[in-house]
Amino acid sequence: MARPAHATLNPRKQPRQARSQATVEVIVEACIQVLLQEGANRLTTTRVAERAGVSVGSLYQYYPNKQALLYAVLAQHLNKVGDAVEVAAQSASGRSLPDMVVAVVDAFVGAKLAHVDESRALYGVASDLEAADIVNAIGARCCKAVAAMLSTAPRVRFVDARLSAYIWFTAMVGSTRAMLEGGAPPKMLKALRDQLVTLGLSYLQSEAISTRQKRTAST
Amino acid sequence: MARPAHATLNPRKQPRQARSQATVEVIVEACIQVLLQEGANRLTTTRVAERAGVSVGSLYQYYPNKQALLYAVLAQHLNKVGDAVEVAAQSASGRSLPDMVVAVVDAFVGAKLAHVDESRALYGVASDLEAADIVNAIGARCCKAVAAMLSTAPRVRFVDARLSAYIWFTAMVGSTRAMLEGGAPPKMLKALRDQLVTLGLSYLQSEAISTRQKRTAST
Amino acid sequence: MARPAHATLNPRKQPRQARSQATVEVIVEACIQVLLQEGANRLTTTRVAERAGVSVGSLYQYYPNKQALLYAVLAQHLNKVGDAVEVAAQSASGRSLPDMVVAVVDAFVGAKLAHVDESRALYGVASDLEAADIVNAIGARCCKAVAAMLSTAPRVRFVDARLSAYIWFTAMVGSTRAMLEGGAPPKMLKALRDQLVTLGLSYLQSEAISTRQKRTAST
Amino acid sequence: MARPAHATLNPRKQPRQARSQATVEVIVEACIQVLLQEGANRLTTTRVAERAGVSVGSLYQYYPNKQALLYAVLAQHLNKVGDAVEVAAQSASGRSLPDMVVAVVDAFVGAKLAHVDESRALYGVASDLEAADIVNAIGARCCKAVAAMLSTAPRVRFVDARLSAYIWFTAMVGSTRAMLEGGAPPKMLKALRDQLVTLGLSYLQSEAISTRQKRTAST
DNA sequence: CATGAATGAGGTTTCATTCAT
DNA sequence: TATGAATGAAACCTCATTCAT
Repeated sequence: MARPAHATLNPRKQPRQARSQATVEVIVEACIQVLLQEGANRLTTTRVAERAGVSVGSLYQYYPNKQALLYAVLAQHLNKVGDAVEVAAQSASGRSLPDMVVAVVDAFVGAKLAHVDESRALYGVASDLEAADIVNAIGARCCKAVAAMLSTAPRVRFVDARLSAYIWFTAMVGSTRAMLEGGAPPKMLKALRDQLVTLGLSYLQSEAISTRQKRTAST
Repeated sequence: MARPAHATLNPRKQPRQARSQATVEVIVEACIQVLLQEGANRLTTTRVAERAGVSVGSLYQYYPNKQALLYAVLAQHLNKVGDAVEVAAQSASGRSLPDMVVAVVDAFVGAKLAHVDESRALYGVASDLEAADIVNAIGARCCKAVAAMLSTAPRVRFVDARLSAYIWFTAMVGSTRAMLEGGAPPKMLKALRDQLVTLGLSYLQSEAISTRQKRTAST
Repeated sequence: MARPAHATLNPRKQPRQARSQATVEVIVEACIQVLLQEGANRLTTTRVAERAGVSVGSLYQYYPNKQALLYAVLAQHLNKVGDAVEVAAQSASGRSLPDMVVAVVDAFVGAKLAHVDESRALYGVASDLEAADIVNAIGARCCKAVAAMLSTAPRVRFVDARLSAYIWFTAMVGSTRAMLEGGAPPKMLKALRDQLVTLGLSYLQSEAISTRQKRTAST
Repeated sequence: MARPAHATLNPRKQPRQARSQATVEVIVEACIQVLLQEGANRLTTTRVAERAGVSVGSLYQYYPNKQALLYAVLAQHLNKVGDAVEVAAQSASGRSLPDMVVAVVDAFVGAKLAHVDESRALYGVASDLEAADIVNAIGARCCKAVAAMLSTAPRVRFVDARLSAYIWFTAMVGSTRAMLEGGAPPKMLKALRDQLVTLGLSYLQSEAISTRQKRTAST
């Protein structure tokens, strides 16, 4: 799922031996470090290898080129976030709208904050390459899961659950990104969560059409 | 306002003569074209100069280095958006909350859509350089203007107008960005505007505290 | 004529200024020098540039890649030889078979010996790249010219002039190559010319069918 | 016979065991395959090992370095050809000139065509390395054998049998090479043999001086 | 003996920038 | 002032070779 469109972005080989596994991990980690400390412009394969304490050659044994490395790191991060959102959306299916919103916001913000460094480091990468592909793919995956969840909300119906999910999700992404890129302090990040709940809940309630029978009112 | 932090990013000279002015414009335009058609990775000063129909030497007469060029292009674009939002916010001061929301959304979406190419092209650039600076600066400018506007809303009060403005604005930016980067079709872009109104209005109404005298209640 | 099949092998730009022209020449010369003194394996663009006294960058302004450089050098050499053979073949048209043979052998051997260094240096290059293309193209050009010439020989007719031309020409190439690659001394190279005349003449006379009326026999 | 000039080119060990023998053969075969399918430029020890189904390490157990491998493959091929020619030349000693020519041509062309792939693949290799050494060595061996054969021709004498042998042999090599490198179709390759007989015979008859007593003429 | 992960020197190529014309 | 040839640091990537397992 969410496999690179271009063959050349595929990892070169699956590490079999334990040694290899370690090498790959150390490379990915180094990549994030370099991204964070030096910026995307100064991210060179040599520098990543150096930071990782391996030779360039080793790096190229696992990634056919620089883009593939970045792609892999980005995909790994996005998948973590995507998985979190997907799981949350599934778990919250059938619950009340407020519960849904809280679940998804917590999952999303939680995943992002659990890997703040990764998040911050990768914003700059996403635009470069064909990365747009995965970004969109993961985005679509999340929206789909959220839309599905929304469709199970009790007593309400969405005219266009997919669109509502899209707007909500991308809005959430936008605010979070702004905070992380802006170097917001932890205090703000806490507030973010509450605001995103309000943002999501109020928006979705506006979009929702009540399907409840208003018997009491008529009586 | 929104002055470059780094001295080296300043344009080399202020074009006074008409010819110079034209050259600068043609270069900026070429830069956007290249960005759009070749991507940030393949954006080279030589290519920009070629596309602009001038020599590299000429390009370097107006911009001390590549970053300065990108910085200028980005700043120009962001300022257009920032100005539009600022003007809208000022104009809508004192009007009703729905009016405010409509005004700001229209200004923002309008400015973005009026320069879709620029927008799309520049998302990739923003992360690279010290561009974060302007992005944040313009963001702050917009939020400030919006917060000021919100404070003039009749019959309501915001506990933290600045925060509300921030969340709303960044959410709006997020959804718009997602659509533009995702290559959404014009139809979707139309729908975007309405959704952003709903999103903004419902959120702000949730955040607003009514200051209206509730006579009936006290009685 | 004999243009590179692959776009990437085309020279990058035609030198306009006098300075450029000089640079290109010096690069080509250096390429041959390096080939000769270091061998094809140690031919690197850096080394060629160094030897030429220019920067690598300059080299790449005129040749998009290493192959294109080699291709150009090879093509230039082969064209010299091809032209010589073609001219000789045309000039000798209608003359007697022995005259034809002498003309072509002299042209070929002459062209090769006039650029012994080039010849020696380039044998190693030809096999590498798509160079096979030009080698074959020039070979075909020569054979065509020779075949045309043979068809004009008085009093004889060739069953398959094209084939005879091919065998003769390639045989000539073979012996010459062997001598040059074997590092034969000048004395031998002199003898080569005479032997090639004998080789060509005897072969072609064997292949030729007399068309002369044998009156005495019929009487 | 035809021992490598450079110590480092010697195969690392003489494979005694059957398994080793098999490994060596599979490597040599793989080398030719790679050469043929990927070209000399893309011939890497790793690729050869892969194709051979062994590890690089194993390859290096039998060949101290890449050149040694290529050298061995080339030497093996050339020796096959050289042996064939040598045997033919010895067998044809004392026979008539036409018989000699037919014998040698058949041996040479036969040997080449029996291993067309090898032949084609190795042309590109020969120029690279110190391979010139073996190429020349085998060439000399063939010429020596042919010259010796020529000296036994009945009723004729060669002023310079060595030179005649050289010219003839190299011419034969040249035409054959041209055909193989040019990718000539099988049909042409058939014709080649006949042409080479004509070429050789006519040339050698031109070079030969008759030593027969012309009694009938005096009578 | 075999394996294949690791190495890193060295090759190719790009591109921001300068400066003679 | 405008030009574009020249520069060369630095990036990407390969591959012959070694050596721990």
